[in-house]
Amino acid sequence: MNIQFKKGVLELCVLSLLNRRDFYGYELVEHISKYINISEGTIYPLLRRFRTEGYVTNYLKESQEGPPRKYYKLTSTGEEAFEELEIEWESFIDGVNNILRGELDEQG
Amino acid sequence: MNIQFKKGVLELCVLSLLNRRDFYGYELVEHISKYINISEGTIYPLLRRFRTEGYVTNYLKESQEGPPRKYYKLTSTGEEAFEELEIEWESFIDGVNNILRGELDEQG
DNA sequence: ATATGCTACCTTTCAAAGCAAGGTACCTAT
DNA sequence: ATAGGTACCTTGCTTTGAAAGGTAGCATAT
Repeated sequence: MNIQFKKGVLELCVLSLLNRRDFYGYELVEHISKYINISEGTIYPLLRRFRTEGYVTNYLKESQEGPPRKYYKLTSTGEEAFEELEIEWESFIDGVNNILRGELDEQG
Repeated sequence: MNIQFKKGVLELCVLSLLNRRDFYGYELVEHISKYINISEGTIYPLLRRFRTEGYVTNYLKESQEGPPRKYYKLTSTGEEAFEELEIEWESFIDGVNNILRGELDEQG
């Protein structure tokens, strides 16, 4: 899988998931990995960034299957960021599709 | 426009354009800029990379409107790279859409 | 008891690629 | 000669994902 494609999109994916319900970090990796190759070393720094930017808050919850889980909850700031990013993504994809499928001028 | 989205995709865009006809660098910037924000400082190093990897060859052509233009022509290696990248792109987009629109498990 | 394996957290170091800014030079029109 | 558009290019910076490594809880098997 092309690493570069992921740049910036993982942010959108994580925000989109958190917009639907709370996740803990490891769970995000598991879920996203079903569709896109991703490693923990990517997700944790990203979540840290989100926290710094006020997009998420944290709470701990114990688990029977291992150590306590650190859940991430989207803030209203994070929700706004998500909605903006989603719009940007869609217009970006439109742009790319125009280039990939669009007509060309005569040879210059 | 989100810079990160572009990573790797510009490569696909340029290959796609060159797959249809020859372009010179400045022309690629002009064309792609219709749909995606892009600067010359991005395109020229990318074209240089393509040349190093054997994806393109060059030829010069004079112009009445300014200095001579350096055209880029896709090689068969470049064509193969394009086709692979296009497939990767489509499956990547599918993955992203699954995450953005897909169903979630119960809260864990 | 201890070793393995899964869960779950985290950090450090590195590489890739786009950008801003800057530079060169050609040509045309004023 | 000076300005503006065309067309080429490079350097230094930033962002973000990856690989590799580390800590620790819990369960099961030896």
